[in-house]
Amino acid sequence: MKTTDLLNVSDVAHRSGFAPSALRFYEREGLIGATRTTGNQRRYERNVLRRLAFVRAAQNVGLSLDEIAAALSTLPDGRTPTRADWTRLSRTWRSRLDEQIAALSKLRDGLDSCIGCGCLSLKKCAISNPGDVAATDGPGANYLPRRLRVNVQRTPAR
Amino acid sequence: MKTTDLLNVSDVAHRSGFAPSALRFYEREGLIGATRTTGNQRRYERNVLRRLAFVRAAQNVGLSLDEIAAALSTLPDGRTPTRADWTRLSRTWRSRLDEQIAALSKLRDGLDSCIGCGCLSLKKCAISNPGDVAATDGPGANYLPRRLRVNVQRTPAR
DNA sequence: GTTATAGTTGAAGTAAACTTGAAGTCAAGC
DNA sequence: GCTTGACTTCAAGTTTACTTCAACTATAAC
Repeated sequence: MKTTDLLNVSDVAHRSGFAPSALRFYEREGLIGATRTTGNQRRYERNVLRRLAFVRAAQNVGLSLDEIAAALSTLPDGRTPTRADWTRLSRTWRSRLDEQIAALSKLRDGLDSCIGCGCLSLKKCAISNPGDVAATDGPGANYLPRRLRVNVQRTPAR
Repeated sequence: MKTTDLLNVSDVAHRSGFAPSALRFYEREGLIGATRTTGNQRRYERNVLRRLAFVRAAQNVGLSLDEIAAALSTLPDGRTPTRADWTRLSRTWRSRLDEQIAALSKLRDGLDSCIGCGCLSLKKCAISNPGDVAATDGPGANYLPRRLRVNVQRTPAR
């Protein structure tokens, strides 16, 4: 239990690509934890980097922070998560990704035929109405990531 | 120019799958237009359905409303858009979709190797760091749709 | 010891894409 | 001709995922 290899905020920010404000936000939301120095500054354990890698990865797969938090909460409390723990969490993404890819491919194929016909019919067009992929609104394929997050500090708003 | 086949709000809502509030919002944003009755109620031309189909389709491809509005504004003012007009608008989506699919496939392939290794390394993992697809932040592949919109009235918040 | 740099908090702001509510008006069927 | 349901406006609220600000406080280097 070396105290020496704890990371401070800017270390973690630089190495994870998340802004310090995002790290604080994630801590408030329970996605990551931190210990404090006597002067109340955050110090992070090394494995926070792995957690953050998971966060970014999960965002790329289209999970919301709530879902990510739920997934992370299934990690063991006492010990540092093992490779197997992470693998278990990641495994569910596979089907999610498959569904997303299928949905987009369907859209693209539909587009190819639509470009031929120019229809954009509300009822028939696969693009405007990717029915069988998305119309089932039970747990299924009705998600796609908002935007592929880049592993780079976001440019600040305005 | 029959006045008889104008559609009212609830017709358009049902046939397009957009909520009336969304239709009003889109009108404010300039995506669609409407004439008014003497009593100030909206009446929509039939081709609004096609515009709305375009909106939904474009959302599925990941365009923001601003982008969609810009695209729609290139349609001819005077005449009803032809098939060729719509085709022209749709054509740009193809590459966009290709990029999205490529990005997700990369993610999935990375996941396959990550599940083998359990790494989730910030530097190396293709999932948490889908570098070459997304790291270029010029005009390129840094977008994915938020969520595959379903052609169904959304369940209201809370 | 001092100073520059880095870190702390809580509240408020941002952006997109809509929805909700209140308070009132229109249209259609009986 | 009146009631009922549909429609109107405008302002404000919602959600997600953060960022920004102001006013302080720590830490590290010298």
